[in-house]
Amino acid sequence: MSSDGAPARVRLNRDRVLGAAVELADREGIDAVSMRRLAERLGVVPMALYKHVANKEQLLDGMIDAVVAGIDPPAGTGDWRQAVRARVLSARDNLLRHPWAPHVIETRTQASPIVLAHMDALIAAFLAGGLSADLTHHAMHALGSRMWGFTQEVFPTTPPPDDPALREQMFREVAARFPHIVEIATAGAHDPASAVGSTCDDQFEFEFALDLFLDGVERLHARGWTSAGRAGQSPM
Amino acid sequence: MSSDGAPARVRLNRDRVLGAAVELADREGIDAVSMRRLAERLGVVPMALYKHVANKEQLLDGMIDAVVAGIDPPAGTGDWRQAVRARVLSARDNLLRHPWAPHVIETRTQASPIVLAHMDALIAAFLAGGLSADLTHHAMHALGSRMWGFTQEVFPTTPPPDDPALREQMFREVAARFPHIVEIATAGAHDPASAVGSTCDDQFEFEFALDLFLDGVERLHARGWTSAGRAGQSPM
DNA sequence: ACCTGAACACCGTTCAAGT
DNA sequence: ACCTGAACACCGTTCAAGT
Repeated sequence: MSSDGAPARVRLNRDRVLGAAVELADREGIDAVSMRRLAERLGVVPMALYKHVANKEQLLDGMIDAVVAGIDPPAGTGDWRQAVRARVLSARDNLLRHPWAPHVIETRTQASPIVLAHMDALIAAFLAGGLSADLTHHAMHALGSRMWGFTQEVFPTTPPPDDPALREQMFREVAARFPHIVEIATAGAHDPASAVGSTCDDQFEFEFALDLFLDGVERLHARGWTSAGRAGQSPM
Repeated sequence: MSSDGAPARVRLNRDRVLGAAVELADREGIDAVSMRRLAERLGVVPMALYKHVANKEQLLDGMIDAVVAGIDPPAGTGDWRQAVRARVLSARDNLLRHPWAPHVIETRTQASPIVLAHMDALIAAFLAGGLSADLTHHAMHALGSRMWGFTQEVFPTTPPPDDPALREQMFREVAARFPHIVEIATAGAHDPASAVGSTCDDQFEFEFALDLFLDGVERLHARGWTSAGRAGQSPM
């Protein structure tokens, strides 16, 4: 501790910078992560950060590395399907603690070694199950961002108004204009008007989509599917 | 034309603002679309834009509306699967002309009426095919951002170096460290070293994933699948 | 009704200087 | 080797004023 009562100045390093950035994003959102605010949080002048990260893009790269490094799937059972499933769900567990991460992952232009290692391990699980490199290649593309444990949520996230009368009126307007949206949004709900936009179990939807994918790949594998001469045709 | 040779000042309106914004994004990328640069492009002072869009977020909303409004699927054949397929591929045709659009769509927090109308029409296609509201609900979640015609590309887009010797060396390093990535990336290629990262046919990958999805949904529908009491289980 | 000008509170990043 | 201070070229947006 310095004699003037200021907080002790631990020497800055890359991990401390990245750790503080992740914490700041978790607490205040990704927009709060500016070089200037991060520096302030670390009790340092903005330019001090540039000794440890080349620029802001590299800061974001490092934040993703810090999150991806935390993916720690349980040991495999020898079944490729379970191995892939476990790895993807482990990625998801990780991401759920960092709501800003999906958006940042999507804006990365370079894959870091840590990111490549996660992809390599996932691919290895397919290949170890006897799937061809060809099928695995296309399966990875089809898996898309789900390999990181997230999916783009497509339904509007507008929270319904608090006032029940107003909510009822809004519901009627939406139902008149977009009847099919309301029909599927309220499927199985007791109170349709209050169910709109609040009825979805994210974890269920994620696993539904993941298993739909795994079922499809498993079937193609069993049939000895090949991409040769199939451009533009159904994979069936 | 004004007498001093300056370009004629057509009266600004919302459509002209949005049109110029889309054109600017198409030509110079989304980062070039700032209120200030857009105003300059329109021969107007930045604050003039605020009469036609409330703020930058609303400008981006309007740009997406302009793109989504252009989705124009061919008339249906009565088959739900073909109807959904045609609509999604039409969305894709549209988006391919606006590379900035996926990122902007992902950052929208409110769905506009135009966006809701596209979703409503897509849902209507499932329901018209006799699929339950329950299955259609989860299918829409699983479809995710593919309903807009794009998928998150997961492979690194780093272009290989021009120098063949350097390229060969880089290939060997990556192959040693991430052997499985290289194995699937070069599946079926004649020259593995030059094929890395350049061998993927985006349109094929998109349709592969779309058809995998459609096959899966079709099968669940045929079996009378229901979500009741199935949380956490495979949809099979 | 529509556009302007000046100002405010922010950004990321450079450069040359300090210790 | 690491941190600082001042400056530059940008942002989105406010407010009060012009026509």
